[in-house]
Amino acid sequence: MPFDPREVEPKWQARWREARLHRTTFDPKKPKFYALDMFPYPSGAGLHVGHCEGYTATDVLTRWKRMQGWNVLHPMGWDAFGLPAENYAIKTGIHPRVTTEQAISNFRRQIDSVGFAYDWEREVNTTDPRYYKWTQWIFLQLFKKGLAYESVMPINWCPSCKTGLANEEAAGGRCDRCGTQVERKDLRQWMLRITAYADRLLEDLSEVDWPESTLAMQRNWIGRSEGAEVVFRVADGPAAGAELRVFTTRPDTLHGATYLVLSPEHGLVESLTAPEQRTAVTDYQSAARLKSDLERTELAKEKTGAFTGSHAVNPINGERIPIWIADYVLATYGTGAIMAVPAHDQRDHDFAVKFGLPIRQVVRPVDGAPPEPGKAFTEAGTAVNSGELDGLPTAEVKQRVVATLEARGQGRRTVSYRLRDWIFSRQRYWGEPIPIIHCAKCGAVPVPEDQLPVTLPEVERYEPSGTGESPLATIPEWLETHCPQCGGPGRRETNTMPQWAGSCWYYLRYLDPANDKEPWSKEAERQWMNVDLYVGGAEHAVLHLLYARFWHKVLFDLGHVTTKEPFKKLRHQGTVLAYTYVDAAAHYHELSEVELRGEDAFLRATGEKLKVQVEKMAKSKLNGVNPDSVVAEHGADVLRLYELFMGEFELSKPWDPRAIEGCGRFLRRVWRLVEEHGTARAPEGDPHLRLRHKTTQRVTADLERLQFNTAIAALMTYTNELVSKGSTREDLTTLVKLVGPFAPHLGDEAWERLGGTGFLLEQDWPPFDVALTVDAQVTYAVQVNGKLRGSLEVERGTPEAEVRERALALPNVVRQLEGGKTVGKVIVVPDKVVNIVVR
RNA sequence: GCCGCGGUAGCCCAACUGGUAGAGGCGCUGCGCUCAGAACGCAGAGGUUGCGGGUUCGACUCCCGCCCGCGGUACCA
Repeated sequence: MPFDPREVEPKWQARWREARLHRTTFDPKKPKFYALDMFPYPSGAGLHVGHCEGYTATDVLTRWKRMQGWNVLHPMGWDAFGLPAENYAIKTGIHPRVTTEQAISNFRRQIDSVGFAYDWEREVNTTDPRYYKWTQWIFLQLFKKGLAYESVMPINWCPSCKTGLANEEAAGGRCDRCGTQVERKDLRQWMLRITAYADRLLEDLSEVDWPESTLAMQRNWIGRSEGAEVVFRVADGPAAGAELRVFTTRPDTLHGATYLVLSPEHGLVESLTAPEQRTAVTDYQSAARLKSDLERTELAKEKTGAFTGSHAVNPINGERIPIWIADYVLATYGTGAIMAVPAHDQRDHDFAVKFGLPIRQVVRPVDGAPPEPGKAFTEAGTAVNSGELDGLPTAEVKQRVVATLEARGQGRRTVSYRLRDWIFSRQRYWGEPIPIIHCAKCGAVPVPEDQLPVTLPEVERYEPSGTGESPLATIPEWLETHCPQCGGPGRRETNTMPQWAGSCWYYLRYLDPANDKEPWSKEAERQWMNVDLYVGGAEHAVLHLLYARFWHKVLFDLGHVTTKEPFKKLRHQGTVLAYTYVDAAAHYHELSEVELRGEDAFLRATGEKLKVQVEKMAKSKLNGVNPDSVVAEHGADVLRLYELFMGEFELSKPWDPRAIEGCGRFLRRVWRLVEEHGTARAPEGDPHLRLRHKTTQRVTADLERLQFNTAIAALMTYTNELVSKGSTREDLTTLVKLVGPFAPHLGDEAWERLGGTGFLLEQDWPPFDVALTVDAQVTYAVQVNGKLRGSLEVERGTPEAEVRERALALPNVVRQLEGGKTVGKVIVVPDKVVNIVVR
């Protein structure tokens, strides 16, 4: 009987469910393995094959670990707060809870249809009050530790979403969510003081096993730089005598500072501006305010700026230097002001040239090369034009200048970070309410912990109020309350948390998801933390992973968790790309309209030849692949196998609707071997003994390194051998156990067919004998001057002298030595190569 | 620009610390089975390892310089 996935797969899924096979258990005598997938936002579009790649990988690994006798935790849940459901609610009036629930059921159905072994008894949902009660609780711990504070600041404002955005959500001057041009608006915001943890977030990266690229991105994002703060005193104009602080990484170039630049938003600009410069300065400020970040950065090849009319005194040499404003200086980095050293900073150089400001060289290259025209010399060198410091190397000049400044109280060593505090409030409905009550007398008062959760009230309309407040501000009966501290009238905080909040700690809730007394028990935390393998997309390399690490460290400091880092090992699955078919008019066509002939593709309707490309899956390109259709056509096991066989796990690779056939063929061969067992002619003895052990070793080692594609290839090789040479019972039980984690439905069906009892997951992973994984005979490649001239079959471990002798005696080698050539060195690499050097 | 990753057969991809470039899959060609096809089985073709230099007895692998592709990021003082 052929293998019919449509019948077999639902059968085993039902049996697994009935047996509660995927329920997590914990035996203290066994090692533990906590495998975590980045939980999805349950969108209306459903799962796509890209999600399935990561999920299949962790599923295979956890099935394998269970067979090896480990305690396994492999949960799944929903990052279900978020804009799409809310925007849909604004359009249709349907509560986000309703659409979210629908999307979740669909996701769960899809996940089950692929046969993933999640323990649904630990499912979490960030929008469930029983979950966000604890998200709010963690916020209160941050608040009590002084890490959450309110601040009025110019924030990125999306006029379409009518909400504030963090800088990283407004990248390129456009809203992360809807693409609308971002404006600036002053709003009261809740902030989280992530900068207080900057150094630890940086240092502890050395403890984790993460991709080097992700570590680099986190380091760059934190952007620690050591330098000095230098104090300049304003020399003239309306603000004479005031202090101006600048941050520099090159205090050694202070002698070359020929002017100062403040960002247009700097607090002192107003008072510094001389009357005759007033118009120029305010004009420049308003122009800068209208510019998007994009225009201020990428598009601005030409430097712009305005002179304030005031001067400052350079503390190292008493020189009077002009103070300018320019938008290439950012208000949010350092002190929002710089000392400009045009000879040794390219931006300052460009600016000085444009506005005719003096350029003074104070560092000379060690090799004495003359300055390149139009370019700043930005490297370390030797001091010149720096008074008594002349001739000293950059490193020492830095020390001396800072020491001088410190002695005079005009500066100090300091560290600056690129990382900024985290804007933690959104003017939105569909998010966790921030558990704070505002009281005229007591200020911002935390909601007592025994009153959590602060639940989301029902509302009539989901639109933001448009004034910068969330829809929650329009519900007086929810809004008006009393102050928990003094009992007077109080008003609830109307801001909600950003989507990142729920995902900052979900891996902890999985440990103890039903606990209503505490977010997780100490016992569960000690048993399972930290996460042994975290798998998800590289797009979360910075934000989510940095925010979650930050919360984790705060929880560590408060004694709620026992590990410094949450995720010990991290891996990213590669993007799944797909073929697109484009006609001469640049229209995309979906695969069903296309006929494939060899390498070429033709439009069925007209016969037109189409351009075949590989692109990221997108609706507009009609190249999305839905796992439902793959399961319907090929079955879940084939989908799973192909997800991992496509190519190296961490690289992007194209989904090829034809190549998947090969995985189907492979599984059918495995099934046929099992089905014909007993009826087909059995081989004599155990001819595949060595190959069986080699294959087991190979698959085991490849799983350890997440090299699924090569593990599957090894299984194919073994299967091909069994098909052509016949198989023993031992061959088949081993094969089925090795294939089981990849194709669990076929695995269990085959296991049952072979007369096995219980589920494959309850069987032991096959052992291997290293002695049997090496061949007794080895073949030497025999080279003369690096060119292959013959081969030599000998017993493994044959003494070098004998190998050399026999190699030199090979007829083909002897011929190479004719004509009076002499043999020089002879290199023998044990069991591999003999290279004879001849002159 | 900078950081990270990649470039091996028509395509997707293997190749352990430098040791005979090929495991697997797709596609292609031929053969068997078949009335025929599908399915299945058997066999086969296909290469300047992106380019140029270097180190070495020996380089896909190490070093230097380029080219191309993907991802990230950027007046960060």
